[in-house]
Amino acid sequence: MLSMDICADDTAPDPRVCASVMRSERAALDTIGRYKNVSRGETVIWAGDESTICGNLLSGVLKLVACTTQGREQIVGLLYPADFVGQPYPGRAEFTITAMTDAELCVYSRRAFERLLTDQAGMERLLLQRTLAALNIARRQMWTLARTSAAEKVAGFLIDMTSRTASSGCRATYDAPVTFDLPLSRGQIADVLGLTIQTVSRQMTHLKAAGIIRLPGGRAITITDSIGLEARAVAA
Amino acid sequence: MLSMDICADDTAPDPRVCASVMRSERAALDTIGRYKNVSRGETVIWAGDESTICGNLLSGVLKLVACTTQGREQIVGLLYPADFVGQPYPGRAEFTITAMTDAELCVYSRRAFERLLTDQAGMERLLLQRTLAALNIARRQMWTLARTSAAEKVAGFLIDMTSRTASSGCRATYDAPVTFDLPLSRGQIADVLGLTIQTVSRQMTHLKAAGIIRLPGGRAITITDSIGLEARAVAA
DNA sequence: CGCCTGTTTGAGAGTGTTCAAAACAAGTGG
DNA sequence: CCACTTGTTTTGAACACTCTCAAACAGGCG
Repeated sequence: MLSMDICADDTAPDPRVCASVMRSERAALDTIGRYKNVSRGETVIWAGDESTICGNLLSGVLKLVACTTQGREQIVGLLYPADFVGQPYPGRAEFTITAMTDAELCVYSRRAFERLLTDQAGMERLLLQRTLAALNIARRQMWTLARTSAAEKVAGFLIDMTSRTASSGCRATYDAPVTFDLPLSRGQIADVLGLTIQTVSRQMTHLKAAGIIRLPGGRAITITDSIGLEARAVAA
Repeated sequence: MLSMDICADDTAPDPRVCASVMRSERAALDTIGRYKNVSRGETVIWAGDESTICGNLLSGVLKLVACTTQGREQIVGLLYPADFVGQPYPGRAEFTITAMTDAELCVYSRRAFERLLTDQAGMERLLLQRTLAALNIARRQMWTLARTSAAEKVAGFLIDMTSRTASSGCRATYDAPVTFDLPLSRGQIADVLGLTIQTVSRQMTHLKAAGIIRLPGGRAITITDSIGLEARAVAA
């Protein structure tokens, strides 16, 4: 049973979508869902293709990419576990969805998923709330892209990553160094922030020189001065 | 009856929201709706306030503004007639909503609107589809803000405005000049595109010098070379 | 007419990009 | 173990673009 994999425990606070819907809806999801593994770099949905599948992300990170002919591309959204993938209702996909890490999906045919939305009112409401939240995130990102400097963008990004990756809950200790691995390469960070690789790298170097972060090597990063970092996230 | 004002004609292809929902839902909307007039510059919802009202726009244009302390602001969305205003479900408003022109709204209390969403499944689906569309628009705009030059931004904006304002249907005549009034000031255009007033003005001047547009005066604009304009919208 | 608001134009400065090369890390095969 | 490849990150210098500051211009209204 798929439900065993996805929602093995009814009581645990599961971040995945199925935990937030009711039992009956979860059962309905399971009946139409198909488990799918994708590996890093693999594209799940191509922009321009007819939208035929929906799903939700179980593990890994996907990116939504807007791009034109010859390379100018921009990541317009990141999908984390529990997020919906794709869009219901007919039409062409607006953006290409690609795995940034190996990922696991629970995939539904779009038609089946739409039937489910109709039959299970709670599911439609959940999707609506998710979509409203995604819209707010996208609009905040518009502000970031349009009105902040490279220094603010990178600092803000690192803060976001800290709260998402170093999931040590709400640490009260502002002065304790936190170390974690950035899940994105410099290039991918540049794609998210609307910058170039070089600019991202330079900003990182500046932060390191200012004693705000350390870069032990590889993807690792240590935040040594959260307050200083936050100060740089709001003003140059 | 409010319905007389909003949806006087059942058969005409009415762009407003009520035309796209079914009779019963429209009737339900009317019972909870309150007509409201706002004048240019008036703010309907303040960012950070508890979300207590929803509505839909009957006429005029509203802007969604993201801003921080001291003036750096960015328009993250425009609302046109038929669009939903505000968001259902508890929480604080993320963005300030202000009228850019005199406008007419049909306002519902958030609670009443939520009840309606529950009772009328079609309404919830409509709102979901609208929200998905708004999300796509926001993401496309992210691409524009992050990866296009000022010249491309302004050219693209003028094309959008042409198709929206000069509502002469789908003109097959690419070479016929089109004239219309821009609904936004230079400053407002700058806020939408993430530029400054001066840069917008300069780009307009360049387009005029290139013989692509004419600026007869006031808010008026004439597109004399749609093809040239579109060429500039995709590449510098 | 003066005032107010919005637009245009100019000159200079700052920021991020582009192009280019070096440094670094990790994996492969000799 | 070492050369060699491949891919990423860092660093540098020059350039281009947009912003900032500042002033001139145009129209609407008391």
